[in-house]
Amino acid sequence: MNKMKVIFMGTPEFSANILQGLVESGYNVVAVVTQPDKKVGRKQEIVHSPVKQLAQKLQIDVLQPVKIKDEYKMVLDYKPDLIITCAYGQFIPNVILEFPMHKCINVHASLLPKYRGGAPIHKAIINGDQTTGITIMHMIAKMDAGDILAQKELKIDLYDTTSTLFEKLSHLGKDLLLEMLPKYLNHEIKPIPQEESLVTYAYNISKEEEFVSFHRNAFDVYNHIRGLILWPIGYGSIEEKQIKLHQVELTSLSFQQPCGTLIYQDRKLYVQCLDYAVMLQKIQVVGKQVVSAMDFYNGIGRTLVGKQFK
RNA sequence: CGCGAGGUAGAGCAGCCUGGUAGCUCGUCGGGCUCAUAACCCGGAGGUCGUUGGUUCAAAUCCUUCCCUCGCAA
Repeated sequence: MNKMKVIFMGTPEFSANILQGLVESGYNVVAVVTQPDKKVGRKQEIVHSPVKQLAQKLQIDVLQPVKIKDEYKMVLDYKPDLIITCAYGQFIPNVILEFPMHKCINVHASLLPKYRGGAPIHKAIINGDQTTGITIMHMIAKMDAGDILAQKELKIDLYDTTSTLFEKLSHLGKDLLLEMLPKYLNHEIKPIPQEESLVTYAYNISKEEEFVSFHRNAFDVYNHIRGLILWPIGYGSIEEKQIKLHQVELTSLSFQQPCGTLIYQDRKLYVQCLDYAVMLQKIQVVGKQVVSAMDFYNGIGRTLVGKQFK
């Protein structure tokens, strides 16, 4: 069994955790496929994906096709018996999907058929869902549409952010994968087709979705902001300034002020929403450092009290 | 050379355009008020204005070198 050749395909931190689990459990990962190195940041430094870094540490071969659609041969040369993917970042051609004896399975961070696509964790929080989870399914040519092999639910806590949920789900994904793999390889799992009528999508967060409007109920605002924590961080706009919202809190306070008004009271800063106000904790004027609400107030914040976020 | 913002007391900022005694809020220290306080009042300490060179009678302010931070884009 351990001789079975596994290829892992993934890119971000989330998938690196899964890879780590596979290797620790003794699976024979013969190669890792990840996105090409990119020039990143203002200095255009070349950065390796988290999966590549881990693979190098574990001394596993790394493949970085620019377009796997055209460069599939380098993958097939390893003659994989099973391919496991998780947030790889490219569409994988059928010629690869159909090659392994045990097919190609994917770890996805939502309860499919809900939230197919690249930002299922963000969307679950932004939409105020109370639960999400991990789905492991077959890969087919259509995005996240394969038959379901295993699924596990996870409660979303009121204080969860995309950051904390990433952490929890990556552990859950790893555990579920390791739990189901032996059964899967023994053909003890019956794939269940996804209910097409329940399909929803969670596409990657767009620039427009990063803008946080306070002209909604506080809970929606709160969900929106915590759903973008870790990355990309939502922003509000007041007096021509963009303010990144790194951390806010729900309150049961409501001020007699228009929506979006910045309020200072008892050494705390609030923004009035439709029903209640949210309290600012950590924010960042674009171009500046991340600061506490009080630091912000001590600087330019005081000049903005009474003004309104758009 | 991808685009842009910024580096001024321990913290966050203003001042720079239109050179001429270093300013604001918080913190800190001391004193006062108070049953009490993170509240309020009075007072003090703390800055070679990121670095290099230049212009000038005079540079935080204008020009220049380098370093660092941050936002966008990827």
